[in-house]
Formats: sequence, C-alpha cells, structure tokens
Amino acid sequence: MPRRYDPDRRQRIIDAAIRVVGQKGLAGLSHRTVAAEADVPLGSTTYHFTTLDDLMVAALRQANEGFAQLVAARGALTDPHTDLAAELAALMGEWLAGDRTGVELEYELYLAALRRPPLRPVAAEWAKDLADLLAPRTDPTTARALVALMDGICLQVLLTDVPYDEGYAREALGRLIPPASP
Amino acid sequence: MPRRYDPDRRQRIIDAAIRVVGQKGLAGLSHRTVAAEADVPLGSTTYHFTTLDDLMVAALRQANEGFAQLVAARGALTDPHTDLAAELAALMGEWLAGDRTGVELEYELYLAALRRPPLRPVAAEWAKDLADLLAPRTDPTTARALVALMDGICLQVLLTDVPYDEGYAREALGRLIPPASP
DNA sequence: ATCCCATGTGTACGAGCGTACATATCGGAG
DNA sequence: CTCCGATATGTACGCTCGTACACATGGGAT
Repeated sequence: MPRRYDPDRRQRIIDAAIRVVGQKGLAGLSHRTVAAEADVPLGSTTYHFTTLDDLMVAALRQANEGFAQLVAARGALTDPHTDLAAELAALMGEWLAGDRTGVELEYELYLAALRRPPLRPVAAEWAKDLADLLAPRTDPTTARALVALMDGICLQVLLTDVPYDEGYAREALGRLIPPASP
Repeated sequence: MPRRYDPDRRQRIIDAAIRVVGQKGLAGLSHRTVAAEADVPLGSTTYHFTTLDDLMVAALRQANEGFAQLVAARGALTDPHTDLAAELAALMGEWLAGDRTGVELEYELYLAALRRPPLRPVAAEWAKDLADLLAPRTDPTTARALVALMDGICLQVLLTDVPYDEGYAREALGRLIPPASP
C-alpha cells in the first residue's frame, strides 16, 4: 500500500467530483464514484467529506469561482463606457458556447439547492455576487432583474433545443436597463 | 389477496408520485416509494411505468396542467385592456403564496429535464404554451423574454430566502414590454 | 528523539434500488 | 358461454449505496 502523504488530496477529490457531475449528472455522484474518479480509496472521500452535501458545497463553490473568473476576464463589464446589455449577452454566449459541461454542472448544482438546504447559501451567493457586480452600472433592483433574466434565458437554452440567440438576449437585457439620465 | 379491478390505478399512481416528489424530493422517487404511497404492490408501478422517466413524464405533464388551470382561471391575462405586467406579477404571487410544494415540484421536475432527455419535450412544452398564450398580447419575442424573466424570478425566490416582491416583478416585467404604438 | 493525532486504507454490514418473472385474476370481445 | 390478453401480485437476484470501524502511517509539535 504505497501512496501516503498526499497533501492536495482534498482538492483532487473536489476536482473529481466536478468531473463526475459533469459526465454523469448529479444523480451519478456518490462517495464511490468520486473515489474511483480521483483514484483514491473509498474511505478517503468519506474522511474528507462526511456528507455528500459537503462535497457538493465544495464543488459548487469551486464552480462559482470558475464563473467569476470568466466574468473577471471580461473587464468591459465594469467599464461604464461599454454597452452593458451587449456585454452580458456576449458573456452568456461565451459561457454557453462549446461543450456545455460547465454550464450544466453549474446549473445542476445550483438547482440542487432547491432541496438541499446546505447548498442554498452558496447558490444565493452566486446570484448576489453577480448582482453586486452589475449594480454600479445601473442600480441594485435592475441588477437583480438582469441576473434573473440571464438565469431564465440560460435555462431556456439548456432545457429546450433552441440555440442561443445573442441578439435576442441583448435586446431583452437592454429593455431592462432604464435609460440613462444625462 | 383482495383488491382486484382497479380502473384508475394508473392515475392514482401518478398522484402518488406527485405527492412523493412534493414531500421527499425527486431523489426520493422510486418505484417502491410510489407503490407505498399509492398503496399498491411494487409490481403494479413497474407494470404501468416501466421506467421512472415514464412516471416523471406523466407527473410533469399533470403538474403542467395544474399550472395551466391556474392561468386559465386568470382570464384577465388575455384581456387586452388589462396591465399585462401586473397580471403576470399577480399570477406569480398567487403561485408562490401558501405552501410552495406545487411550485417546488414543478421546478424540480422541470429542471430534471436538464439530465433526462425524455423530460425535455414536456419541459419545453410548458415554456412554449405560456409564451404562446402571451404572444397575442405583445409579440412572440417579448413573450419568450417574459417567460424567461418569470422563470428567473421564481428561481431567485425559491433558491434564496428573499420573499416574493410583486411590485419588483411587475416593474421588471413591465420594462420588457415595448410601449404600445397607438 | 519521541510521540500524538491528523490523515490514509481496507473491509464489512444492512438497506434500498431497478429489474425480471412466474403466477393469478377477470372484463369484455367473440 | 368461452377464452384471451390486459391487468394485478409476490418474490427473488444482483447491484450500489451510505456508513461505520479497526488498523496503519508518518509529519510535525515538543
């Protein structure tokens, strides 16, 4: 029995959990599947994350950070001279492009919060962080509505097979933003 | 072994499934839990619904009909002389009031479609039906956006502990509706 | 240098699951 | 009246799951 002293094991388990959820869905997440994916014994996953909820919280938190990085990379979002609606629509386009593993994972964990109280604060935090980021460009209420509409549009794209229409998103988001008072 | 000839058994199983999901969540749904709730033997649930997906489709379809009735009861939605945004906001208020078992069930099944392809058409149908109903009051694109925003607002209310704010919903929905051209 | 405890490992148990299937029943078609 | 196929029932198999626990190990505090 080799392999001892594995300092980043906890992190590797979280990464494995994210891969598992991305590939097999939240229903396919178990201590065992994660252990297999992370190539660690079963006891190791139960040691670091007593409850599956614990593991989900860690995974959702990490997924949130990934999204936050995507947002941060798009610095134009906070630049008051850009078209906010267009920037948000483009952000969604970028997020929804390519394989949607990341988006699906984010939403699946996000929505799991509906039934799993421990996830609720993390899910709420995601919405709040994005709204807080947007608030300076408009106002807190509008920011909340923008986040809600983005959620709804993403959901429609994920649940129906309608492809993402950036022009439509930009138009709809734009209507939510009250005209500037120069 | 009494109890033979039970004509509405299929329907009773669907009702039981809805109660199970409402009480224990989608994760608590199994052939056995439904059988227990409907007070029928295990073999009966597997006979009428070979796959759990089959059962979920039936349950989601029924939940959709329940929502459709709620909408139909609010005839003012199709009356062009009413304030559409206000009507929609009031509809959401009514739906989210009281115990949220119905809403949670609807969304949980709705969102399960993310990973269960058989559910997708039923979920898409829900969004489409509502959008089709709203389209005559504005235009198809605006109707889609209204549905998306409603989805997003409901989700925010369900996932965070922020109470439903009808005034906010009305204001946001109103902004999506382009001014009438008299 | 010593020792302790956080960390890592292997195994076992009982419960619940989907599924399959042999058998029983009986409404309604003929 | 007869009979057939849709419906109903009970049981069993093999699997995965969460959980618990006894034991091994070695990094770092002392």
